[in-house]
Amino acid sequence: MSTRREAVKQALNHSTGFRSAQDLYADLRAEGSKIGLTTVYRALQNLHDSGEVDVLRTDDGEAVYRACATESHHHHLVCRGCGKAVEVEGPAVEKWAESIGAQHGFTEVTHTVEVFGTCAECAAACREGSGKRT
Amino acid sequence: MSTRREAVKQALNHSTGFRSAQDLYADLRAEGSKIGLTTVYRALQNLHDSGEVDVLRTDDGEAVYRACATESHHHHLVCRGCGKAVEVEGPAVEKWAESIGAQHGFTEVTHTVEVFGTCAECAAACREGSGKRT
DNA sequence: CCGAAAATGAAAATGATTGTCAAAAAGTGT
DNA sequence: ACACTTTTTGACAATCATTTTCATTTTCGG
Repeated sequence: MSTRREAVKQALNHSTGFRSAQDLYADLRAEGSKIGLTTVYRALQNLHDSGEVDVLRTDDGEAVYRACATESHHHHLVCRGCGKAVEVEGPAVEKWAESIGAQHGFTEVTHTVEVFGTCAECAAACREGSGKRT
Repeated sequence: MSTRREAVKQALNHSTGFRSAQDLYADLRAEGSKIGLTTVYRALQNLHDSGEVDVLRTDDGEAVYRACATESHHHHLVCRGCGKAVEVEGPAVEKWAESIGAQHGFTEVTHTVEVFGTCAECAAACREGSGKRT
């Protein structure tokens, strides 16, 4: 429904990587929107509740969001340089998690799996001198 | 060296699960220590830097720590009821993560993997009526 | 015991996130 | 268009974990 929520979704769609609420707020304001920070947070909560965006925590505890292409269960390969994220699947991991849980008598088993690395572009940028960011 | 740091390490050893800095501070004060909150945070940073404790983030962004038995790379199976954690290994997962990274041209690949579930005790406690906590 | 360096902790600062609440917007039936 | 209810919005204050600051205390080598 709401326009604001759509605006946030859009802003998220324009990025290949994970963005924080504060990032998105800055982006939207930069392009002229009069949206408030509170609304960005609320929109992200909604979008997450309805499963339209994925969320994860950075090392320093900040929540970052991403609009993912697939609805189905997946994980991410995230570049720690530019933040770019690739959606990946790992059937083997799913089975492993289930099995580990079962072995120890745990039920309702879920898991969080994220893979981090330096993407080819960032590695190249870093190697060729300055270490600039894209 | 420092006594305070040892105290924090001890407090951590007494728990089977992950504890937050605030939890540990409360524990230590409860048993009569005059330690300050700041020192608990500093001790945990040190312990983490030296690899003596593992850290992860709860869903609401709080950092929680655990003194692990093994020095080697491992993951955790955590009970979302009582917080109890079991150290587990997943060679298959390590290989998968490496391979996924390589496939997409990523280098210096690392990963975070945590498995959550309800342990047998908590499931039983929940089933037998009240849903009490241990 | 003396002084330098490290450790400590109280209180203030930071920064993300959430709560409050009144104003603005969107609907709804007339 | 109109009065009226419901939802959405956003400025601002409040929360809460974590970090900084800084003066004091402790630890140690000599």
